[in-house]
Amino acid sequence: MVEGEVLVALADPTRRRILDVVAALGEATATVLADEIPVSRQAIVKHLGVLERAGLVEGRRAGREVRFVVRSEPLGATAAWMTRLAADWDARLAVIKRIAEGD
Amino acid sequence: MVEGEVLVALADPTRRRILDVVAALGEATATVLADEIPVSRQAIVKHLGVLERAGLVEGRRAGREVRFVVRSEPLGATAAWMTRLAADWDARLAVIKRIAEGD
DNA sequence: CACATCTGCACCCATCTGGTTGCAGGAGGT
DNA sequence: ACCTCCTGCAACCAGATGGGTGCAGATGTG
Repeated sequence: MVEGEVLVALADPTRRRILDVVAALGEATATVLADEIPVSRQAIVKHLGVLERAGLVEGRRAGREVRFVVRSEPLGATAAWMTRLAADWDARLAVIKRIAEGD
Repeated sequence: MVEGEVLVALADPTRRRILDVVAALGEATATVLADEIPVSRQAIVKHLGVLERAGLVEGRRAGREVRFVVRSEPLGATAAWMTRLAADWDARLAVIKRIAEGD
């Protein structure tokens, strides 16, 4: 399940903040993020690792630095999964309610 | 931020499994869930606490037992939030791409 | 070349968290 | 009243996790 990694990645506030900054700047290095967010560069690097494994971010090397860019596909896919799930729950609830009431 | 709690709640596999079972059965008690899922009842109770605080589940007392039902609203809201976020990222990326290419 | 930077690796640390067991307390059933 | 069954509380544990520091290595720049 790909959603799992995305959900775990998004569950952390610092990680969400990193995504916001990267999205806002278009691209950013760990070092830049580190002085935009009150956390050490190393912590940022670890978070970027999690985000990259979830596919939410992609790092491309440019000389001596690594520029990270945001990737929306996994986010959209997970959103779609959640929407389907919510619809599924509603459908089940509707069935149960109908049985309970009418018959 | 309400999404935070929902994301944290959904990040755990066991919790997702609990939601699945509750949704499938329509309603379920911690005890029932405990022998449907290979985990102690107490662990289930803790998870239900997290899920309830996130609004994904609601427990109603029925005599000596507590029946839990699934609630889709927070799920839908979070899905919507994610969809907006994905769209936002795409919009930003489009702008940056246009600047990089065009002029 | 020498220097400034940025990345990457290796530990270390405290807290969170998923999970367990054990026991007390209520609510039904006989 | 007695037994059963389910909930609720507390303590405890090991491993994951968010965060930090220090240092080596690589890449530009003066």
